[in-house]
Amino acid sequence: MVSERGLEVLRVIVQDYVASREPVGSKTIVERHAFGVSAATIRNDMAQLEEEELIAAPHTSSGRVPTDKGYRVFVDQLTELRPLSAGQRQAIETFLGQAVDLDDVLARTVRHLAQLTNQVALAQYPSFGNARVRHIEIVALAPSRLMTVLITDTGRVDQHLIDGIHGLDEPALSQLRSAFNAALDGQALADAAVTLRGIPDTVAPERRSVAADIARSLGDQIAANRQDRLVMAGAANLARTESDFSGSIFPVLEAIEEQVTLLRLFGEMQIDEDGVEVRIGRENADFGLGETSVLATGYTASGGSVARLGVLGPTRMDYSNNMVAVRAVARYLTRLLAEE
Amino acid sequence: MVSERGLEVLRVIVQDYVASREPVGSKTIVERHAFGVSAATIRNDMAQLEEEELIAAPHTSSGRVPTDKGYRVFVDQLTELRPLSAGQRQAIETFLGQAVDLDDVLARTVRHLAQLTNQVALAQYPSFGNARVRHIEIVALAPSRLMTVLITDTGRVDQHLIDGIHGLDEPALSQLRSAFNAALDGQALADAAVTLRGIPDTVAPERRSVAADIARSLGDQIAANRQDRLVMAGAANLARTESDFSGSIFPVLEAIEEQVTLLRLFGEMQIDEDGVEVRIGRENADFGLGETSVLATGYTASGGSVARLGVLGPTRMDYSNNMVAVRAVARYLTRLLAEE
DNA sequence: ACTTGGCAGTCCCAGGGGCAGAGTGCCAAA
DNA sequence: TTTGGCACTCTGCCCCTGGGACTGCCAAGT
Repeated sequence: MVSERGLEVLRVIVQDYVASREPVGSKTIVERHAFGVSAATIRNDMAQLEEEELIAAPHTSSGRVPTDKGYRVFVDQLTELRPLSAGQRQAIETFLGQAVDLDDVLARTVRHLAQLTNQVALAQYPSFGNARVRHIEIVALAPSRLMTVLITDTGRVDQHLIDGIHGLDEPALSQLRSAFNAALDGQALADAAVTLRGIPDTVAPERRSVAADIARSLGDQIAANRQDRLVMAGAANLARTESDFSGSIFPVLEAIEEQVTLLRLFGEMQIDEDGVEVRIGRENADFGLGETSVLATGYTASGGSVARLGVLGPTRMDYSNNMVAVRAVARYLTRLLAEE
Repeated sequence: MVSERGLEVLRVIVQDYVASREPVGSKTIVERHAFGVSAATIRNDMAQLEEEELIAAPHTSSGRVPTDKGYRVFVDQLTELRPLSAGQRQAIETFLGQAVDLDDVLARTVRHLAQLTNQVALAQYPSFGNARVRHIEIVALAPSRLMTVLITDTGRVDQHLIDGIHGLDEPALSQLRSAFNAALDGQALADAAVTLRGIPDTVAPERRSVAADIARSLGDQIAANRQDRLVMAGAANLARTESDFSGSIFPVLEAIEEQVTLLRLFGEMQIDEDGVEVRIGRENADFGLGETSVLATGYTASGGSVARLGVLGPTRMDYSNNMVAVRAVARYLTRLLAEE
């Protein structure tokens, strides 16, 4: 069992190690922190912590370093989250407030979060949620190629191409456009996906095949967009903390370039609107990110749907600050998107 | 003056150094290449090359390494571009052919190019060029917030937000929508930017202010989109070639994260539809990329506009292969976008 | 005028020994 | 339970040395 003071020792080990990047020994602990006991006593506590696998020694005779499990305990039990300074909060508002559209909001969000935490920042685009169809556009790009555009009332716009269309002139196109818009306008996306299938039967027989192609394309758009996109910023920060990775940062960069991976990772994390979920080190091994930690929380987009926002960085990171930053940015983002 | 054989020596130095990452000496040259002369002779040639600053010695007594100037001569005079293998060409077609829309085409393009070259691949989105207005949509997102959507016949869709709108109900909105579409539909973007300004005067006086806001927003969209976006892939490759950079790769990653920088860089490069322009090392120092080289060429988008495509990597790269890959991918891309 | 073999000189790099420093583990005493 | 003390271990650093890899130059050969 780890004593009360033992946990306190763990806390300072984590804090000092994160700050200095150097294994911390019993002597430096008593020097830098007022424990009121001697180094030998701390050594006993450290032996306990090592027993519990909360800390480990990189070499037989050097200071100790927190293990993944140690960070876990630190995050779950020892972290107190202090609010951001007024200046920092101000900076978030100023920077995000200038955004002109959703793309811009998210781009600014991740940039600022990356700068605030010195880590890689990630934001998931909000899913359609209970958005509604605002308008459907069908554009002829070339004789045999069409593009369908789906606009929702949440401000999202998606495009999709269809190939191999034959013998469709502008009047016919215009009629199809009207038919789709009449049937779908104002419908919730979930319903629209169903309504869609019936539309081909309502048009003139010679256009049914094309209408079916269009319906399929729009259906794809709805489905494909449930699995959202990501924006990222601050990848360069990984290079700065390179020495925190055992080998090269190559595999890490490679993993985060694969958006699908990150979306799966986000998908496995709880959406918690208020708290910040933390995944540490080996918990992410399945994603090729066994030496990184991910902090994530949720934010609410205008459609009411919840999407994720977070940061990713080496296991050795300032969890406390980063959790606060993620939470603060997510809150402001929710507020901004609700048009406060 | 550098002799004929001297240039040949430069070529093998570049080739061997790129392949092995090790400074190459006179002895290894005569061993690996059939020059028919002795090492001492090669040494004399190398002395000449050093005189001309085409090669340099990292240490007093080690092999030689090409300088930026040496690479320049290599690229300009000594490179012969062999076509890609049939298999590689096949792979490009297969991979890009599956794309569903412009975003997807470019995403696949950079991915594949990154994989082909083992470098960072970049593609600029095509600018509007002589595209035309296909449709304009105006959406009320909230009581005081509007979004304008501009769709062009090249398949491009852009959104923009307007804030601080008051007292606009759905019928009024609908009327404005019609007014804008009637005036702009089918116009070339360049013309539309002008027509736009007259529209507010054609609507009912009480809506003029809103109409002016909308016109301004659409104007911004046209202007803002002249300066295009970029897609990128393969940033992880920089980590693999990390030892080619004197310090950390941090500044490089930082520079390429700044899209504006890369767009300026692309902007300074000649658009040459057939050849590949190469900028080497210090030539990019202004952009924080003094240790990287950039290869770029142009591709033609469906609207007829020319945008850029290229790769970026350490100065020590396989110029010959990469130039071929860039050119081949650009050509295929042009063909694909022209709906061959 | 080039080319060549030879040779001296220079510099890097890897390996080994030794030394100081940091830190632990354990023990016996308070 | 805490403490001081002490032996022990392991790293990191410095210095040195020897081998290896080149170059640069020179004088002789073609």
